[in-house]
Amino acid sequence: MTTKPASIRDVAERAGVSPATVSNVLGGRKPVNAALAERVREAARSLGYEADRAASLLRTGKARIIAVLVPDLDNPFFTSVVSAIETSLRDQGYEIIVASSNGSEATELSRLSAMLAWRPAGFVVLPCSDDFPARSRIEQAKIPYVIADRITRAPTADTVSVDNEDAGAIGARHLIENGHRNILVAASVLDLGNIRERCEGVAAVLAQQGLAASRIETGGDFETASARLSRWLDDNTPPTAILALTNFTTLGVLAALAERQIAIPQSISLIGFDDYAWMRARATPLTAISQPVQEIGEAIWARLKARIEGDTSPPAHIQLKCTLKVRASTASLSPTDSFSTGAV
Amino acid sequence: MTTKPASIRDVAERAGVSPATVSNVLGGRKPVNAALAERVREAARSLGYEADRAASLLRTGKARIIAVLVPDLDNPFFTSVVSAIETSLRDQGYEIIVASSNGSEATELSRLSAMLAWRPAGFVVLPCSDDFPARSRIEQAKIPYVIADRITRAPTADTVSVDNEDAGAIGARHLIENGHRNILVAASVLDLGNIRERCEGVAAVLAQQGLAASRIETGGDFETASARLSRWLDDNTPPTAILALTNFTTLGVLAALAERQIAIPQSISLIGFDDYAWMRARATPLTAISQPVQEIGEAIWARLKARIEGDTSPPAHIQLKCTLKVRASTASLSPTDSFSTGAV
DNA sequence: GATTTACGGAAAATCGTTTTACAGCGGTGG
DNA sequence: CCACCGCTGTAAAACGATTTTCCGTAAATC
Repeated sequence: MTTKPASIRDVAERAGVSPATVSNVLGGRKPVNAALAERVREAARSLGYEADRAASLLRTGKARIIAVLVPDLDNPFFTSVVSAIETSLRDQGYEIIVASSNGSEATELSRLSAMLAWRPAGFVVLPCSDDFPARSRIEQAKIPYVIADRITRAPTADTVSVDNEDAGAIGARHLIENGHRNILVAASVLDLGNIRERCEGVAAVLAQQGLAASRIETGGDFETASARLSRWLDDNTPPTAILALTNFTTLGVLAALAERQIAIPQSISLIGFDDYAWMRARATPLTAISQPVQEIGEAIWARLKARIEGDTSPPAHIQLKCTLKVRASTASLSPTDSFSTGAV
Repeated sequence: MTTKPASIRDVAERAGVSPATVSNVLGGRKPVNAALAERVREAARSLGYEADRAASLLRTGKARIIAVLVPDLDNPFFTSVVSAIETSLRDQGYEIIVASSNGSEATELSRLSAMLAWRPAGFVVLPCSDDFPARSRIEQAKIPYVIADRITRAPTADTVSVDNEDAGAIGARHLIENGHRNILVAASVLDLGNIRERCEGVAAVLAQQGLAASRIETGGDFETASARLSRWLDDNTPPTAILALTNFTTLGVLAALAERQIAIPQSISLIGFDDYAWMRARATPLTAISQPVQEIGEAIWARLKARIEGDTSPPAHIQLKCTLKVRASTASLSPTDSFSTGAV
């Protein structure tokens, strides 16, 4: 009944060779006579043999595992990055172990330590803060790792991120071109470097026109974002356009505007961040700054794979461009320069 | 410089005991003299010792790993279940390995086999089809597993799912109470048992009133859902209410109605499935059938944990109730019986 | 006080794979 | 004709923890 899974010995016996030969055939590290190899493969197939990862790991000291640590598994941006990595790895014999730091540096460190005990071949971290104090831990483990999303430049590690300044800039430019002068930037949390960079991108474009944007810090989650924006709208003269710098912030803005029955884009234009199906499934589809999630995943894996295979070139800092998806939530204010009208 | 991590021997040597004793102290399977134990613990601490999971796994044959296989890592329902499981496991010394079958039975089998090679302590599968042909593979591995979401009753395994009939019924009941008689059920794919059950729940409630619902199969993804619904609306007299049975279907319905400028709920009422922030961040917040994601994750882990610890009771089939979140997207049609009005 | 039991700890076997060191063998060049 | 080389494949060591077996001492029983 309970037959334990076939071991390399069973395969060897059935093929009439030694375990070492089986390993060589299946691992492909040493040449083996073609006929013999075929016999081995046939035996392995018929026994349903799969190498025990534990034993393999113990011997080689390197697990065919990629550890991925993200700040939040309920944020679709992070899960979509995980998904993109997963599809990149799929056929390469690696598994993904995943954990969430829940936005806390302490759990970030503890989860990272726990995952490190598996001696993964590589590590991907989307840090929950710019400091990323857990870095030293991973550094001393001498494991290839990639920092993504949050830290654009690290002295000792490869990084993959988005060109955040440009992301802010393309949003700002679109609004300027449509005649907006009174713009509110809805940032989530200014402690984060990527958010600050997005702000700076906006500010730089506006400065060229001698303008400055108002700015509000909405906090991380959707409810407080909505509440804070509501309060802000009570206290200030409303802008003609809002630029949200985060997917949750986008939701917060939408909720606040809906609550106050402010029409988009008739009263206020809106640019959202990230690009999800729900942004399109609306009476007024959202203009959005779209992060290239798939490419981010691929870039992470490309870099990690190179390091795993021994690349020792200096740390690379990959920056990918966001693109603006122009839809109906941004309207043109001044008819003069409106050869491109936002509302289609 | 590159000091390899401390092994159990190093700890043993420093504490002046045998490796076996170290194992007993740290693993706590055999009693050890208190003073000795403290010395061992102190040695372990000062060396920063963490047991090599590989060696441990090889010897015990059981990894402190939970494998989770879902149909799609880009669907927020599945990722939220993964997230719920992850938070349940966090402090129990387990890691999660996760993979997506991408809705294909073939990759489901291959990913499952690959993950099985790690000899995880437990397995969680959200099958991509009712057949779930990969089941035999996991069955013969003799590893505790839980099937979730798709298969409500399996002869040999624990299952965790939602009471899908009830989910459909509460939606239908709400519409009936609000005077709707001409209801369109937007199902994703009728091959799936859970979707069929939701349909049956709706049908049962309507049958009590001598009614029957129209039904449309929208397909899995948002774009085709939208297109098919558009076509359906061309060919049929529009219903007064639509009940979407899936989160992507909800998006498809919204897109189709938006495209045709059909007002919600003035022209058509809508009940969505699952409950996400974007459903609330609208001018007309969506009435929705909410699945208890957190509870699903907890139930999965509770069952799996029990099995891992040796529970041999007959397979349990846990069903959790969905709840209806009444918001503004469902309007009351007949003023007569409208003590509960949908629009608040 | 003698014998049995209990118990704490050490030595050694074990898990299944990879890798190193080496043996056998045929071919080639000196 | 011999020495050497390259090529295949095997035997055996190694990886690091857990677990079984075993031994010596202390406690318990009569």
